[in-house]
Amino acid sequence: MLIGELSERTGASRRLLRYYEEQGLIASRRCQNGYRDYDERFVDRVVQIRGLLDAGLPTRIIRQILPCLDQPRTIHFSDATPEMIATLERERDRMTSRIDCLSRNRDAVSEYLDAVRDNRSREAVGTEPDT
Amino acid sequence: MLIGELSERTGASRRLLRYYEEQGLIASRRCQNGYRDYDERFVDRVVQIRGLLDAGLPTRIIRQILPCLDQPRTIHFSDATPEMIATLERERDRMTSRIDCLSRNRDAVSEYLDAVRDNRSREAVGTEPDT
DNA sequence: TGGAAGCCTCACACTTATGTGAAGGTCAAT
DNA sequence: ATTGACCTTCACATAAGTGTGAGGCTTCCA
Repeated sequence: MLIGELSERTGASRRLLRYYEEQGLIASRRCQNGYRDYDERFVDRVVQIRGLLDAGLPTRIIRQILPCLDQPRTIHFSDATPEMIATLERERDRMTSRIDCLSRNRDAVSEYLDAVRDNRSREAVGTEPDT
Repeated sequence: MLIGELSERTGASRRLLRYYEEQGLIASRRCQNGYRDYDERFVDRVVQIRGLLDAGLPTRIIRQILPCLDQPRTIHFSDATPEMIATLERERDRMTSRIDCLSRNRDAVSEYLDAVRDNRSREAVGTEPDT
């Protein structure tokens, strides 16, 4: 599959796909004419990369954890150096606190929206003045 | 409280606090000599801002949702224009999907770590060769 | 009175993740 | 053969979040 198709199927711009390659997040073979040639598995891979980026992880961390998240769950124990494991544990914890923080704030936003909605319906029956 | 103290208590550099002010995320009174003067509530506020930033929200969104998340939960219904509510709902949904994505990936990392740990203990009793 | 420590503004610099455009090759169809 | 839709590399641009340093206040303490 050429870069245009990968782009369409993942929603990442061509530019961005070349950037991910430059960052070592994905790889491509080259056709005789120099065109990049990707295989199927990169569709999921790119989607995952974008999810992680959107979740706030920088490419250098993604590059590290990506091998562990490969589709045909082949565990590469060879990569599992103590430093690697430490990095992963640290990153897992960071992800957890990020999740907690996001959840708290999302809940706060939700509560606000609920309160506004309540206020609206009270106003609708003309019961209370607002702030 | 002067900027130095706020910096120490929040872990954000002075530079960053000035930047947040420039971005409209926090505000300060000024002393006669021009020094910034913050009150207590900004400690929590800054911590919250950093949490949201770390969670991937850009300052322009944080600026919008911050008033809704104020400590003494004063609901400012006056701010609740339809566009504002729409933005908040959109942002709440984005936060939810970010949480889901982060959770999935964190779980994948956890699974990998568990697998490595299992492999380690099997190795310890000399049962299996590795990949 | 002098120095250290804290503050101010301004400004240049860097990284990360992106967009955009130029100059040019390839390929398929007309 | 030319057009249009691909692809290539290179390079400049931008926003966000930071660092760092210059040049210059203030405040306090010895």
